[in-house]
Amino acid sequence: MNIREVARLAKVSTATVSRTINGSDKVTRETKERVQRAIEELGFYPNTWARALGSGRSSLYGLIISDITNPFFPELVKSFEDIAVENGQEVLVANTNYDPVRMKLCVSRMLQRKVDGVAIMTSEMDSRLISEFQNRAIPLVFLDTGTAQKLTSNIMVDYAAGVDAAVEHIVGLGHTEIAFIAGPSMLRSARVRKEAFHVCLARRGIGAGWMEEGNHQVDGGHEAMARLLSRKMRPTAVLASNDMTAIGALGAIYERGLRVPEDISVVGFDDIQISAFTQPALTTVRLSRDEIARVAFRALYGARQDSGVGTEYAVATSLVLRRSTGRAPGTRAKTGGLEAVAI
Amino acid sequence: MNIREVARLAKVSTATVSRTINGSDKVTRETKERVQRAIEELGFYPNTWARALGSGRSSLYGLIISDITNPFFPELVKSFEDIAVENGQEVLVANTNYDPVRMKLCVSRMLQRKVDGVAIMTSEMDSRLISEFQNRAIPLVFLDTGTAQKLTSNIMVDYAAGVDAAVEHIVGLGHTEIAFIAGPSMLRSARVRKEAFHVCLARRGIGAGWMEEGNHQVDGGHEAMARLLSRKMRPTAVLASNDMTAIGALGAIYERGLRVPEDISVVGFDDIQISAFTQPALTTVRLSRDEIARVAFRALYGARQDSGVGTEYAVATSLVLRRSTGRAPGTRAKTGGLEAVAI
DNA sequence: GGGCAAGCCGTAAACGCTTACCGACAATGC
DNA sequence: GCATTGTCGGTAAGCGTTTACGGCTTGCCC
Repeated sequence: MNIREVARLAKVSTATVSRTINGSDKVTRETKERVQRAIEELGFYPNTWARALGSGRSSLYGLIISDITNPFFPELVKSFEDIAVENGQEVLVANTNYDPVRMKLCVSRMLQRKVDGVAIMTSEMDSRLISEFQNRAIPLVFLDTGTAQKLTSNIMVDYAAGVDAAVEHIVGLGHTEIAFIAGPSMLRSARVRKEAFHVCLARRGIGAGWMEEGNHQVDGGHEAMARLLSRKMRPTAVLASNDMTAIGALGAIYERGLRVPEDISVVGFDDIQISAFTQPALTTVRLSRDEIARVAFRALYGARQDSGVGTEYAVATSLVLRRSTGRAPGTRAKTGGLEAVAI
Repeated sequence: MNIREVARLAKVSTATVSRTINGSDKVTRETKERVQRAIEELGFYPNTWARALGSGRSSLYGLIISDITNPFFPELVKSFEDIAVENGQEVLVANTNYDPVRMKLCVSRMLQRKVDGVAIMTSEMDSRLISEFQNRAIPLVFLDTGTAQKLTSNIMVDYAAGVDAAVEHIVGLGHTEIAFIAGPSMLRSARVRKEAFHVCLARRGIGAGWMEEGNHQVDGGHEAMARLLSRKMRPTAVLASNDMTAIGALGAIYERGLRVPEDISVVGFDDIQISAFTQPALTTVRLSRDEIARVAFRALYGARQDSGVGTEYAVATSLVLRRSTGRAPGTRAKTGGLEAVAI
């Protein structure tokens, strides 16, 4: 089953079939319809490989992520797939598992499949690998870890604003003993969040704050929170570098026999799906994966036309108020003051 | 950059380069090495589309799932990708979103990309769509919803054994008032679990049990549990059709001011990652997505050689004991009896 | 009515690889 | 020494599209 059979049935040349498939305007309406009928009658699907060979475009976009089982990513992948398919493109997903060897493998997979562009949404990638793409003039888009240049764009998430909103909220509830559970310091986004936390406290004249480092996983959050609770003094509010960490912290708090938010308030970051269903539902800073995916795809898909100038994109964050934050123990709400309202 | 340049540099023909790449044994070691050097020197990656055109094999396998944001799937996708890449194959993931229109789109995407096989891991699919694959002799593998025949295999999960293990565990803890929160009855796997529950209770001479229907999501589990708790009598143990439902049930129980497992024991099904981190950690029936993925891939990858006889595969389940189950209120452990032990 | 432009469509040459077939050569047997 | 066999590697014909180029109609104008 190929374009020739369609051509024969429709009594046209293969070129005309190709043109109708590709929506060229150089074909009469009638001819087009005749071809369409033939296509449907035969149940013909054009062979994408041959199309790719002939046209030089694979209509395939690579999406390199760290680990699909990390709840941050599924939504991102889905949105990316959605918008790609809407535009008649296909997606190749590859997990690096945070492993440099596998990263190399991911790059080679992309190269072999001749993708038209790659979204790199994982921790830092070796610049030698990156240049493999750049040498072949393949458009790239990074999340946080890149710099805009010819054919490569970068998406900057406004982590600072998110952290600031969270701190504002917590401080507004009367908290002054505020801790932060950071992510692995090798991650740029984790470092940015941690630094933003320091800046926010300093700006409000609150001490340096308490700090522990987790691993952006539940267990790391659990252990970090346990360390925090074993100190002489304990914080009345905890910000976590991501939601997984916050979930781990919740567990550690319960194990100590304390309550959230009565004894300790907890704020997460990311707004992964499960955060709405923890006990209590987690107040967190939402980072729209949908928006990231859409911006990323647009950046890649548009790269060819736009003469390939890379752009710096910005993605905002927003505070989502749920049940894990409340007034600091021993304080009373100022009348007329702002209260946390669950959504 | 193509195979011809490599051939020129290595002073051989394109055929020899191709043979080296494909590991043919019709090339001397020396020649092979010469070609390898040329490939590395040029940083050459063979064009997979051209390979596919020439050989008739795309080295691409389709994986149709319901929704990657459903925590059941990421692990499945990852394992499938892992084993595919190990074997030099690539994966195309497509979400149906439980939407018939999108299902059709998924099928057409697979057809256009000329996949070498498709794993269909979603709710029932229209037989007209399925025959699109069968007409083209594309191997298929289903999860629960198929029947083995030429070129199509089926993976049967032993849900009944899983449910039985869970009931055995619960009954062993002295429970007699046991409820079941079912999944959507349009899902075969949900129906099987529900029926297995009935059979298990009947076999042990315990009444019909209580039943509510959820939607396999957290909110459905929450509502179903709330309905259960608003009855005159309440169960002392609840089995949920999947972990998401169980998590929703946990929330509803807490909102009533009850404790798990002191007042009510809860058992999930699937063992999704987050189940280990709920409060308390969820006792559940593990369904190894890794095993499903590996079996599915093997079934597809082997289909061509094995003259394409479809096979019926079986996947076992196993009970994972955590903290959400305990003795029925008002009963005492029999000395020497089995106790739930957290893992 | 002849010339011309525009619109449609067909011809055929890529695209980069695989592979059937064949030839060259060396090793072997007689 | 010659025929035979086997091994290695080259030649070239696909695979199913796209697309540059060119040819045929048609309509229009002078």
